[in-house]
Order: sequence, then C-alpha cells, then structure tokens
Amino acid sequence: MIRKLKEHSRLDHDDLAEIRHLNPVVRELQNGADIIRQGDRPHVSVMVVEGMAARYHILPSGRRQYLSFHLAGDMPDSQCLFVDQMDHAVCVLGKTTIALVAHKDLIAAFVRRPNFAFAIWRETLIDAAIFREAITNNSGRSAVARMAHLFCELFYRARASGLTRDYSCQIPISLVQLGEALGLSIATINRALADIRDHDLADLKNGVLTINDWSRLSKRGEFTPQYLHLRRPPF
Amino acid sequence: MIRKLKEHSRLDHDDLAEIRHLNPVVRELQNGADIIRQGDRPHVSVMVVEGMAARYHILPSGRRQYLSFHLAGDMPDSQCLFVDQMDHAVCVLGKTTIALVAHKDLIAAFVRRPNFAFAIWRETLIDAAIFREAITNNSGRSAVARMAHLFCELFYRARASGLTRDYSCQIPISLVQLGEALGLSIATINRALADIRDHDLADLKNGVLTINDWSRLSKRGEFTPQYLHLRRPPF
DNA sequence: CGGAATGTTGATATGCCTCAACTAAAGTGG
DNA sequence: CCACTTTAGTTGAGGCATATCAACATTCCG
Repeated sequence: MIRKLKEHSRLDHDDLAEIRHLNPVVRELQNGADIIRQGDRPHVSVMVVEGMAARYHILPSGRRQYLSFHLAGDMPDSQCLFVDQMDHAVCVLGKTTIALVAHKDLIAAFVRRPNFAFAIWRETLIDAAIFREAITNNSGRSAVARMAHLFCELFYRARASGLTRDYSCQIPISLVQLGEALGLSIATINRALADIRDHDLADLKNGVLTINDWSRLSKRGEFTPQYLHLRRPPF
Repeated sequence: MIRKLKEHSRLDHDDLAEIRHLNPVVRELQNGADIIRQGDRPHVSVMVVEGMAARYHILPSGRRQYLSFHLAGDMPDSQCLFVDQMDHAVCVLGKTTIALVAHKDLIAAFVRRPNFAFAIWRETLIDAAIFREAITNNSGRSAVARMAHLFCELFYRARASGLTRDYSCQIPISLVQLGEALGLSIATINRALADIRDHDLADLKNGVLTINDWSRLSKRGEFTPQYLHLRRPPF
C-alpha cells in the first residue's frame, strides 16, 4: 500500500508510521468470489495484497458491466469510504489475497495525518480518471481499439507497480469478462483478440497478458497514460 | 455550495463558518467557453453558480467525448484538487456564472475542518459514481435507453437541487453535444429523441428538458438513482 | 437580411450482435 | 486412469442497430 501511494503521492515519516499502525485483517478468496455486493453498507475498506479484483454493476436484466480492474496494492473499494451504500459490487479475479481495515480506524488516521488522507483521496481521484477513460474507450472506439487500450492500461499499471516480468503480467480475465468490461459480445471479443494476436501486438492466454509491440499496441488503442497521474512513468 | 453539500453530507456550525470564510472570485462566461483545458495545471477550484458546465476529453482525432454535466452548486473540477495536471477539459453550457477558490485556501480549510474535507471528498466520490454509471450506460444500452437514462439523471439531479419548475429544467445541450456524450452519431441522436418525444416520455427543445412521464422514462432508461447517494431523494 | 449553427430526414453501408455448432481445456466422480 | 461434465474459447452465417453521407429545413444571430 505504501509503495502504491508513493507512486503518486509524497508521504513523510509520521504519515508512514500512521499507516504502519493500522492493523489489517488478511483473507484469501477463491476465483470470482465477491468481496462486496451492490447494496451492502460496508464498514471496512479493502486492499488487494496479491491477485486481482474488479468492480462491476449488475443490471436489472442480470447483465454484468465490469467497471475497472485492480492490481496488488490497489484499494478497490476506496470509492465507498464516504458513501453509505454500495452502488456497485467488487469481486476477485483468480485466487486473491485481500487485507481489510475498519473505516473508523482509517478516518481516525485521516484526522491525525491529513497528508495521509490526501494521498488516499488522490488515489480515489485517479480511480475516477480511470473511469472517465473507460467512458471514452467504450463510447467511441472500435472493438480492437478498445481491447488494445485496456491491455495498455493494465500492463502499464502492472509495470508501474512492479508486477510485470519482461513484457508479461498475470491478468486472469476470461473472454466473457473482457466482453462485459468493454461492452462487446464474446464473438466480437474473440475476433478482436485474434486480430491483436495476428498483428503481433499482444496476447492474452491462460491468464497471462503478453505485450509484443508496445508502440504499435498503444497507437492502436490511442493509449496516452497521463490520466494515470504516475510520478514516475514506467515507460 | 452549502446547500449542495448538505444534499449528501452533515456539516456543523464550525464547518459552515469555515466555508463562509473562503472568498471566491466570481466570473461570467459565454456559451461554450472553456474553464480549464486538458493539460492545464490549475491552482484554483471552480464552482457553478448559475448555468451549467461539462467535462470532456479531446481525442487525437479531434473527436470530443463529454464525460459528465454539472448544474449550479456542483464543482466540475473537484477531480483535480489533488492531481497535478488536467486529464480532461471543462467548459460551460449556455451563459454561465462560476466562482473560483484557490486550492491552497481550500486545503488549509480541509486541515482545520476535516469534516469539510470529507464532505468535498464525498462529492468527488459521487462524481465517480456518476462516471461509473456512464460507463454502463454507454456500453450496454440502446440509443433510446441511453438518452432516457441521461435525461433521468439530469432531471433528478436538477430537482434535488431545486432547479426544476414542475417537470421542466434548463439543460442547454445541443444534439451534437448529446451525441458526443452518449457516443452516438447525430442522426441516431435525432431519431432517438424523436422516439422519446413520440412516446410522450420527455422532450428537449431550446435548451429546456421537459419530462412528460417520469415512470415510463425511468423504466426506458433503466434509471435507478441509488448511485447519486442523495440523503433526501426528490422522488 | 444573409450566413452560420442547429435540427430533420432518407438511403446506403458496416460493425457488431445473435444464434448455432463445434473444439479445447479443466475439473469431477467412478 | 478414463469417461463425463462443465467451462472456456473458436468460427461461420445472417440480421439489425447505428454510422456515414447527403440534402434540406429551421433557428439563431450579427
């Protein structure tokens, strides 16, 4: 968490002490398990320790819309710290370990160390920037461009967090989930992935995302990483 | 601003005093004028006093993607309080009056009154919820449903802020802008609006949105207002 | 009064969806 | 260990919603 916050914020010694003083409960969850459901009134906050998590909406029709994906170090429910009721759900992808901290402990820490609060606040604002980018991605781009953009974002964030090895990282997302994230049918998803694979841009197989040509892939997806607001970009 | 914050947060006497102590600069802008551009490094924060504002992305191709709309009382750039550089732009719709407050004054107030900070933070989280809803809206719904949903959201928020008269409110958005918000061509927008009009659900004409049948309109757009997190829903 | 911006409508093209069949891989029980 | 089921991925054919292009009507505004 500290590493993650330092990616975008400056924290002094007392801030770090305050953070180390929080005492989280750690839990391991199986692939697909929900951390929080739509409508819940959570009193704890979640951090991903290992694995991935994702936010999603459930529509009246039962359709699922994935909203964002979260890597180790992310707080996938930071968005509900100051909001009574969940307007979306959060689940894990693959076997995932999470840490839980009570809201009241966090808020007490915020009051003592405003700088810590501002760092988490900034984190929630970057999440919002990612949402905005998703609006643009899913509204105006072709299937292939959408997928390329998502791959770029995931790989870029993974790399910034030191979760990549060479040009690969663990992204245990199925094609169905990819479709539910990008607002495309599974048939289209498959063909778009085949296209990206055939052009030697990238590949997603058995939960591993591999980038073959970053430059062409990011061009294909119109990916410009400013919106991630990282202090030290990995590229 | 106080009225607006009270829609979702509780503030005590000292918080209110702190807010009244801020001294904003007021400016009036003409239709379409930019408040902030993508790439700017703002050191002031903006509030809409009268009229409307909108966030948008500019893509390399020149295409514009509107991300959200903001009514009187909203802070359309709350999202960049703790972020160095704007990843999106903000413009006004129609003739609009805004108030500017320096970031450093706001942050000083946050440190003195954490509760005020939490209220603004909550405001930014509700903005994020609106972004999430836009992802879902633009990804999975038909043209008519998207438009119905947007009309519902705008009217609902306007009503919560006391900006409606009977079943009408001022929404000075052109069809082109509607298309750039919903990710649809202008031809489709026009036909979708005609459909909504012909079914007597709502109408948007000369910058005035009129709701004719709230129940059927909200059904058509799958509109469920929980994500707006209002303490006292207007319906 | 003229020009620009905005809104309207029709014809055609196309990207994506739906449906359906099939293959491959992963988990399950005998 | 193998048959059996389930889940994930692949591919083709046809239809439909929306894009694109084009012409025209209307309103706004100097």
